[in-house]
Amino acid sequence: MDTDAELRFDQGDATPERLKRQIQRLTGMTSAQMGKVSGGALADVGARKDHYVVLAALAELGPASQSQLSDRTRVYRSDLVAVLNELEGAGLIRRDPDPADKRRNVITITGPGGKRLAELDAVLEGVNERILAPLSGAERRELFRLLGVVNAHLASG
Amino acid sequence: MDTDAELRFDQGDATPERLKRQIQRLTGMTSAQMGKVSGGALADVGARKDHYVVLAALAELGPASQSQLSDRTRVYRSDLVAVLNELEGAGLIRRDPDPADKRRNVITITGPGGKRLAELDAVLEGVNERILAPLSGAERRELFRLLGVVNAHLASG
DNA sequence: CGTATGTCAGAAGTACTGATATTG
DNA sequence: CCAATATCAGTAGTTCTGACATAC
Repeated sequence: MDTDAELRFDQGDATPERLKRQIQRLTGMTSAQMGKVSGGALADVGARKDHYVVLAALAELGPASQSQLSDRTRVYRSDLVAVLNELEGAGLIRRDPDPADKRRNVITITGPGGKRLAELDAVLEGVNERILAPLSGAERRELFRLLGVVNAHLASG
Repeated sequence: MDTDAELRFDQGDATPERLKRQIQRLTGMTSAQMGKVSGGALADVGARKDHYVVLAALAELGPASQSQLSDRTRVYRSDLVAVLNELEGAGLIRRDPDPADKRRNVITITGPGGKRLAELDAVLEGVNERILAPLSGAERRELFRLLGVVNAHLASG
């Protein structure tokens, strides 16, 4: 089938070399693939990334206002509202008015929220392991370190 | 200003620890920042990522059908149409019907397209350098290698 | 006939901006 | 009066799916 075109066009399933030399593209492709794996694993148990992130922030750093939660999770305040609605509907968090400042809500993780977080932690731990499977322990640490350096560098300037 | 809440809520500008331990999140955040830098740099000269990717694929791998270009660049066939319309309108590529297969177009980079590619190459080279500034040559190579391994692993499985 | 190609329309999820009412 | 908070509405760009006419 279409032998002419094959001969004229194909030079293997090559990817242009210069694209491979760009850290943005390599990181972007890898990130997209990781995102599908972890997003899919979370979807399998009926969760999304923001749910996990919010629960983790509450469990580790304690109750917070929505504005503070937004800062800690990098989820926009406007988008947080829907996430909290869902978590609240499932009984995983409580949203109480702050008596000390009536503009604010105090968001608290509940008992079921803690159990849910543990469940999602296990799921994501498995994902992490699957993603990093081909790397040794030393290589994993080095990958974290290098990405951390670049990340901090970009975040600061 | 809201001293009560400060005392009750704040434990520093901390990020939850477990989020830092997940390769998906670190890679995702880093990728997003890289994407803003490179996307912004391209926007400054009136281009977008897909424009560059398509021109690069054409220059390195020669003329191709749209379907082949899609495979090479990982831009969906449906989305390629608009990209090619823009590039064609700017005179950077030609879109000729393939005499050997009337379903296909033969996409070819033009002279001005080659000049434009060189320009974008220079822009992205600068971006690459800015992103990787805090890393030594050996570290850069190692980052590429590690991401490449993970990327290949995820792409195949 | 079934399949590939280019094209169009649109869904779905993400990232982000702006406005607004309430409160400090 | 100015600033912060939670909320809602809506924009923009990306990724992806489905349908369709034409040609193989």
